[in-house]
Amino acid sequence: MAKKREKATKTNVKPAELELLILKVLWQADPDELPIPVREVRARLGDVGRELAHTTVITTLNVMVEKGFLKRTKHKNAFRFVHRVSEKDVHGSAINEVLSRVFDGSAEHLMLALLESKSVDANDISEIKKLINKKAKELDK
Amino acid sequence: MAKKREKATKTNVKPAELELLILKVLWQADPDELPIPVREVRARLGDVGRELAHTTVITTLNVMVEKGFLKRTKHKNAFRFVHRVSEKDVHGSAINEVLSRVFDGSAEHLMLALLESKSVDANDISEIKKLINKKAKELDK
DNA sequence: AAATTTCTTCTATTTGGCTAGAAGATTTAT
DNA sequence: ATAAATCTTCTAGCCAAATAGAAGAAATTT
Repeated sequence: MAKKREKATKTNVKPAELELLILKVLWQADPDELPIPVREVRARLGDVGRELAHTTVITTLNVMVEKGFLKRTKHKNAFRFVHRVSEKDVHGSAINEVLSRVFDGSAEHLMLALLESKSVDANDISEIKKLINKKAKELDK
Repeated sequence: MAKKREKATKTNVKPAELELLILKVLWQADPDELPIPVREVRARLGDVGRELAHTTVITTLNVMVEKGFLKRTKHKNAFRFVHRVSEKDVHGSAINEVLSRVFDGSAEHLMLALLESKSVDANDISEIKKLINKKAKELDK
């Protein structure tokens, strides 16, 4: 029997700024429903402060297809777009990128910076503590 | 008596790729010595795989002065450059940037991604554990 | 002092990302 | 069936980053 494989996690998924916003919109869409139309993508970008021309959105969506971030399918007359990379892929790529690029691979230095960040409060710290203890336990056994 | 102030940490210091490499070179220089000459900066960039024309280095150094990342002083005939932003500034900016841009401000999600990174091993985890426990203790008292 | 080396400033090219209009096709509404 | 709305593709402009050459000024060497 073939070994059960995890879905491969893509490293090196580095969407540009607008592309990332678009991915965030598409990740939210219910995978059991029809993909949302481009108008809808545009509307949701508007909701987060990016008011763009319709063609701008289409252009970017097509670029993202070329880059392998999305796939495109026709519904009736129009194309719709669905993500092909997961949030996890992007998170992983982003962390590895900043880790090697800025922190020269030192997870400890990255942690220090995180712990000192103004935007991390006592509550975050205690949550992080739980995470790390859990992870340490997993590795232990 | 005036309150003793920490040196202000600059947020929002986002050097481009080459600029970051240059900062790394300059951070290494001994602050008690004369700043290293541009030739030297260029040579050290070469050491880390960036073989650039001399003018390219100068151009970039000047851009960095305009951006406030460096200051420039004349020694004999030539200019030399010294960093004006610290490693800590850049680390902090980088972490805050990726935190808000990619992880929507969630330090927990960032941590999860870090803990799953291939480039973080058991040893890193135990170091991180120490850091977080220390930090938690500090906040507690 | 003439030639060479060293530095600086300016200009220019290339690439990637963001933006959006024009033009043409197709569908829908009147 | 004509007009209006909707979608797509192509083209294009602008900006930042990276790169480096040309030309001129200043110092050094022979």
